[in-house]
Amino acid sequence: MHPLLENFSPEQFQQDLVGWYRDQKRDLPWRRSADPYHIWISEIMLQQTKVDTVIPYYYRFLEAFPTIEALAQAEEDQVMKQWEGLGYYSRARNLHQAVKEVAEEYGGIVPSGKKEFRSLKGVGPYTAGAVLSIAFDKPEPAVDGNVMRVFSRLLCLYEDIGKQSTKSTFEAVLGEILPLTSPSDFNQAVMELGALICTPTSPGCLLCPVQEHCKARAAGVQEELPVKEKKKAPRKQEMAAAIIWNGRGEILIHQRPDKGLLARLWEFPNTAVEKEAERAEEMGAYLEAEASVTPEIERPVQRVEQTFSHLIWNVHVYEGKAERTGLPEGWKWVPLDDIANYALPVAHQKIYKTLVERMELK
DNA sequence: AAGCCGGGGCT
DNA sequence: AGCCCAGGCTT
Repeated sequence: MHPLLENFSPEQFQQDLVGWYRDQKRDLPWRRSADPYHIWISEIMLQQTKVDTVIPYYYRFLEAFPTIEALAQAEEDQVMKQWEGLGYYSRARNLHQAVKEVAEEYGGIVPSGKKEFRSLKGVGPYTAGAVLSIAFDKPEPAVDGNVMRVFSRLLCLYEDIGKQSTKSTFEAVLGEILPLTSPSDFNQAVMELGALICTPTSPGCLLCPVQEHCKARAAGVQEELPVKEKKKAPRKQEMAAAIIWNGRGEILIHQRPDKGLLARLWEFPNTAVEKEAERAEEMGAYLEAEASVTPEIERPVQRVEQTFSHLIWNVHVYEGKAERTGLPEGWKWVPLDDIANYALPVAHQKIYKTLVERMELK
C-alpha cells in the first residue's frame, strides 16, 4: 500500500464516488457510445479543452468521418478543416496518422492492448488510460489535471502538480485505488467530480460525495490546493497582415510551415513588424521576399487580436493589390468564396468574416 | 525538466 | 488580467 494511502479506505471511497457518479453524471454525447473510435476522438478533443467547447466539434467530426476507414481515407486538409478553431492542431494531424495506422496495421479495429494503443501518435499516458478503461473496461489509471486536483486535496498533497514526479505519484496511487470491477465508471467519476464539485476555485465540499474521505477538507485547506507554479505572462507581438487582390478578383493566401505555431494552417500573408509608421512598407517587403509579389498597399482596414498561451498577436490588417504572378510553394491565389474551404487560425477567420461582410455591402 | 502548442470561458 | 482546461511532443 502506498504511504499516502494510510487511513484511506479504497472500497468505501469507490462506493461513495461511483454511486454518486451513476446518479449525477452528465449526459455527454460520447457517453452514449460504446464505440472505441468515438471514445478515442472524444479524449483527443478533450485534451486541454472544455466539454462545452468540444461537443459541437465532436458531432461535426463524426458526421464527416463516421468510421476509422472514413477518417483514414480523408485528406489531411479536410481533417484540419473539421478541427478549425479547436486549437492544438497537432492533435488532429497525430490522430489522422494514428487512425491510418489502425486501418493498415490492425484491420481498422482499435487495439485494446496497452502497448499497442499507447504507441499510436498523440496517445500519451492519460489518453491511453482513459480510452482503455472507458472503451475496454481495462483497469488502467487515467491521470489528468482533474484527477491531480481532486487527489491533491483528498490526500492533502502539497507537491507541484506541474512536475512529472508528482504525476507519477498520482499514477501509482490511482493504480492501487482503481477498482477491477468498473474502472470505466471510476475514472470518469473522478473527472466528473473535478468538473462539477472539486473545481479549481470554490470547490463545493458541502455537496461532495467523498467529503468524508478528504484530508484537505478536514484541515480546511482545500482552497490552497493543488500547488501549481505560476506561468509567465505571454509576450506581445505587433503584426501586419494583408488582403492582396489581383486583377481577377482573387486573394493571396499562404500555408504556414510544417512545424511550430498553427502548423500547416492557411492564412492571409502576415509578418511581425517593428515600427508603427512603417508597417505597410514592412508588409510589402515581406511579400516581395517570400512570394516575389510586389503589392500596392492601399489602406488599413481592421485590427485583430489573438491570444495564445505564450503569445499575443496584435494584427494590423491592410488591403491592397498586386499583379497575378506565379507563386512559390505554399502560396495561392484563391477566389474569395474558396477561402472558406481552408482551415484558418481564428484571427484569420475574423479577417475573412469581416472581408466577406464588406464585400456584401458593396 | 522545461518549453511549445490554441482557444475560450470564468473569476 | 490571470487562470484553467478529460495532455502530448520535442529538445
